[in-house]
Amino acid sequence: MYRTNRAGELRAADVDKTVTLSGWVDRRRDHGGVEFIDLRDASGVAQVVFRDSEAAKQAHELRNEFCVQVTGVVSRRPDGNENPELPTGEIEVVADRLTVLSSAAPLPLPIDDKVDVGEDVRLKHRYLDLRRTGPATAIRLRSEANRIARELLHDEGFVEIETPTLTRSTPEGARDFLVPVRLQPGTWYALPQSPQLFKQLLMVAGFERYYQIARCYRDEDFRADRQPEFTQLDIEASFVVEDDIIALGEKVVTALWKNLAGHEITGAIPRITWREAMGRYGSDKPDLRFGVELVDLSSYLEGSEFRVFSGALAAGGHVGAVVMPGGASQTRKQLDGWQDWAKARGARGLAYVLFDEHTGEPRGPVAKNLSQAHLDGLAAATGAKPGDAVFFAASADKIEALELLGAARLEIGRRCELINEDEWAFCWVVDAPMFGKTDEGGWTSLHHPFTSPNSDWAANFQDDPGEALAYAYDIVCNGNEIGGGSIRIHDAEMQSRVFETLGIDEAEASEKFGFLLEAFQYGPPPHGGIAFGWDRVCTLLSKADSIREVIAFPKSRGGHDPLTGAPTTITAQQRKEAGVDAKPEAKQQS
RNA sequence: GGUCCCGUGGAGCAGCAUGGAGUGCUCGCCGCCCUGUCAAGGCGGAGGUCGCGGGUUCAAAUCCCGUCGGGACCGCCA
Repeated sequence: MYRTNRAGELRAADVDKTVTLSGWVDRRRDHGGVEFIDLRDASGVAQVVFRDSEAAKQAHELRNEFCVQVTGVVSRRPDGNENPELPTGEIEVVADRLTVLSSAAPLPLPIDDKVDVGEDVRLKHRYLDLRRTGPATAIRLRSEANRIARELLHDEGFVEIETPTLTRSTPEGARDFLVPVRLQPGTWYALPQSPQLFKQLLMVAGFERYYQIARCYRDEDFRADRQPEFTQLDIEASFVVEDDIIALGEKVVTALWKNLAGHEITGAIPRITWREAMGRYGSDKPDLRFGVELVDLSSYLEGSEFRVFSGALAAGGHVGAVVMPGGASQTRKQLDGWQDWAKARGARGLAYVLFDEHTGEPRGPVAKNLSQAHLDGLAAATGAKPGDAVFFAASADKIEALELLGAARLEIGRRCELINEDEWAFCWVVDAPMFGKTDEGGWTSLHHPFTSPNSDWAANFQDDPGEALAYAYDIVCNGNEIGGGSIRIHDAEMQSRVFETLGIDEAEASEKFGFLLEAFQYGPPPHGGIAFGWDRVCTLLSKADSIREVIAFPKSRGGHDPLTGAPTTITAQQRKEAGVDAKPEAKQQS
């Protein structure tokens, strides 16, 4: 037996008990005759004292992170020596036996939550990083999130089903990770980008309610909130409409935030349509923790002789603005900084007008290009007050202009410190468009090709694909998309009209997802679902800056695992066996 | 594919603008002292190709070019 108690759980009530503890040397304090060891295990830390014994001499040899076992008597600390900072601060273990279970080399990083360490070092020695309370807490929180979701969905009658991770490419749009197949040289599995098709098949199979904490893979570039392998809480249900899934999603989010963030979500989470989100916030995942809404100036500036505006409007585009409170006091350098900021985003620049702090007079380079009438009404049209700055975006592509303003809005929120970091602001973004324009002028699914049009567009979405709306919904928290889903198409005729609109002919449809279409010949139930970006949810709940904090062994840029060194090259023998270079025998694609 | 930031003993940083001896700080490490500390304290010590390569210069951590590695963002990606 390695221990009788857990170190962090000892209390005054345990005084006089003889206990054995096992754990790590969190810190040693050597006083030349008395040795203090903070012994740490997963439960916490307890102080161990060695005095006047053979064990004390042994304890002198201990170093940080040695793994040790001690036996001693729990004692009340001498008066005045209690440590109110520690849950175990009233007691200490007066030890008479010490066993070194294993020693530790000098550490490559301090096991200390008070010290910042570079992420590369942390990840290379992640097993030591995770001995620290902060990083370990994020991983434990994730475990709790899993438990809460499982319990809730179990209570709601959902069945947890694992779907394959060796499969064929699903039509999600991202690049696939591919796995060579030894038994059929020259053929490849794809790792799933999501269990999308399988969960729909499970609806055809009659489970009615499915969920899975599913690992997904996408071979795209990194971000602070993106890893090549990530996890979704994936949910699908039959005989549901949009409101049913939204209600379920709210239950999940409410339970998570109540238990893990101490935040009570009261009432229904507000819904905003996709178009409204774009128009007011320039984003399909608006951060509602602050105001500063966009203004549509397209009609107000009608007839403007300023080329930038008139050009955009003549092309049927959009001119909009966003107000930066107090922005007129910015230095020339700061205003130039905005131009660089806009250019980094692919825009030509960011036109602005400043309203004088005292007189309210509009000034700045763009002001000279506007007519007196347009200038006179500008403050009223934008809601700008004296001392504010107004940024403009104009583009023939309305979405492009709105997204630039939306990005500017977020930047204003940051620079003006308008965001309360302790706040949680949720919303559903609903009524997403079914289709988006491709660079080639065709249409592509904004969600995926099985997303159902809403009832208004069910019959005629193909006539005006750019305007058609879907039963598709995203849930957004503080400007992060944490989940999204849709009601699926269960009607073959409607599905073929979607394929037609997407320019997918029957042969291609049957090649890509014939198995799903075939399944749908056998009485598919109406169904829909949602998938939560589980890593993002856990990142938010743990208030972390990066998704990597809630992943035990994350990858760094380029898909490199700093700990194992993966990916690696393979031997010629492995290459041959895997059939990487083999030409497929005449078959496949059916 | 693009833009930007970072790289200095084991960890974290300063030094760089305005070139002048590997200079400094905090922690860790090694040794000695110390019987009530809890981020213990005191004294002493070791540890460096300033990521790498090239260039400018009498002289480069410092300036220039390239490259590698890490990070943030855009493109891409639900």
